[in-house]
Amino acid sequence: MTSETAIGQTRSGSDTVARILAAAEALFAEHGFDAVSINAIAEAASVSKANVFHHFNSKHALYQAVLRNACDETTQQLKNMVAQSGAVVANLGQFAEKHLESILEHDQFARLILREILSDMPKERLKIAQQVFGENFSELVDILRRGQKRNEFRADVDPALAATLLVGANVFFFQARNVFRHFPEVNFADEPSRYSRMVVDILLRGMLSPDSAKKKITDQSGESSSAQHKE
Amino acid sequence: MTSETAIGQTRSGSDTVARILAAAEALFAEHGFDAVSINAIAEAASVSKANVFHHFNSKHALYQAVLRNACDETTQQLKNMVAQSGAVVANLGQFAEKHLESILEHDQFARLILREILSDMPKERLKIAQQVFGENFSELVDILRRGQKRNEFRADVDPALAATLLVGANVFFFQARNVFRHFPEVNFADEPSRYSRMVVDILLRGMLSPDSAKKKITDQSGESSSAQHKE
DNA sequence: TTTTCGACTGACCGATCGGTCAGTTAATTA
DNA sequence: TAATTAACTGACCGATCGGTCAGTCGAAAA
Repeated sequence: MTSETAIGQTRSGSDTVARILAAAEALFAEHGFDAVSINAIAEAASVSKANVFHHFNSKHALYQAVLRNACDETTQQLKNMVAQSGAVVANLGQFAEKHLESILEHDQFARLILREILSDMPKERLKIAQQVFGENFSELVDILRRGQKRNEFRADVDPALAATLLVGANVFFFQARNVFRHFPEVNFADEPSRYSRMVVDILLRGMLSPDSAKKKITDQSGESSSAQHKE
Repeated sequence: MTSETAIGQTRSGSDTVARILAAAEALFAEHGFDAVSINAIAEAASVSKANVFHHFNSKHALYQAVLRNACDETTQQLKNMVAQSGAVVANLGQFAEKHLESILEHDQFARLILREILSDMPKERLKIAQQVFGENFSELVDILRRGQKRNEFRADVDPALAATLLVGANVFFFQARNVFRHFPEVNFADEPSRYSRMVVDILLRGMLSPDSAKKKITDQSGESSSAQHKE
């Protein structure tokens, strides 16, 4: 009856768990934890409800697995995002654009985390948000601090504040996108890279030290850094 | 004394509807629509569940009433927020600080709206978010445009972008506050007014026209900010 | 007084929730 | 081959969900 048909990996090496996780991530991100039933997840993953409970002890366990799985995915991808050398001002523009791209690409995950933050985050769940945010936030702060030590940025600017501004601009863009699309004043709702460039432009002008302010800002002027392997 | 109104005050004070709305707003904001049962709302408002359905046709009707009620409240308060005269650069700092204060004060409402935005917002519900956001957003864009026409701000800066940056900075501060509190890099998580000042400082430096940039920025301490050290 | 009416309640309904369980199937191990 | 084991399922459970309903109560209208 229920033979494995074409794909022979029905039993032992099954992708069932992955299918459940994918379905759960999509549904949790779209509707939130409480609005999604195990039945809906099971149907979306084409398995029985009991099978979901066979692989995950409870709904909360499944939710946490979804969070952790998505975190690992994006965290790993984030590592490759930060270039390590070259002028900081150029890095900043790259980082901002990549960061926004990453959010838009993993919109399900982003929605998931933002929902998590909106909740009261009773205990352990806060750690996940901390980890996810902290990961790239610290990275970004490091970039900015490096820029300060090179005297590219004003010394009286709090690097954490600048990082907050940049990350916040991207997150807010992602969140308010659908609303912005109906605002006549906004014309960048569907041009994330242009938005990113404009944001970095304003931020850099506000942060550049008088020394480096004279030099042209020249963002995205091609890969000028070539291959450098210093640290 | 107990004059009749259009609403029709009755039965032992009759703040029932208000109590239901208040309880529902708090619970919806904290846990989201689907995670809150009518029973929980009824208990929190000290009425019977059937009575909730007597005043509101359905759970969704109650939710929409909560949204509309909270919107009206904050919208009205927002009117008084915008000063109409004086230099725009000073207005901007005031607006930013008041805006952030407003968000933090009505945190339940803010959470409610942000949750709404995170949802797929099927149809009519999007209008609410549009209205709420659009209200102060357009106001802010106007301020910035005025500043451009006065040649206080650079002409090549999109006012809508600058407004997005400022509002986004405040919203993100509100959202990420609990996470930021555990970041060693961040030391402004509990100082919203200082945060606001720093944000406006960077933004202004990035937006000021060369003309007005020469003049000292002269933080807008003119009006009221003198004994602002609490909290 | 009697009637009317809206605020209000407890009991109840069908549906669905998260979760369990006994049992089937197919591959692995002894 | 026999036994074991993990993947998997349909049927089921108690609890709770959103929502209904018959009816109580108090004040205003008649």
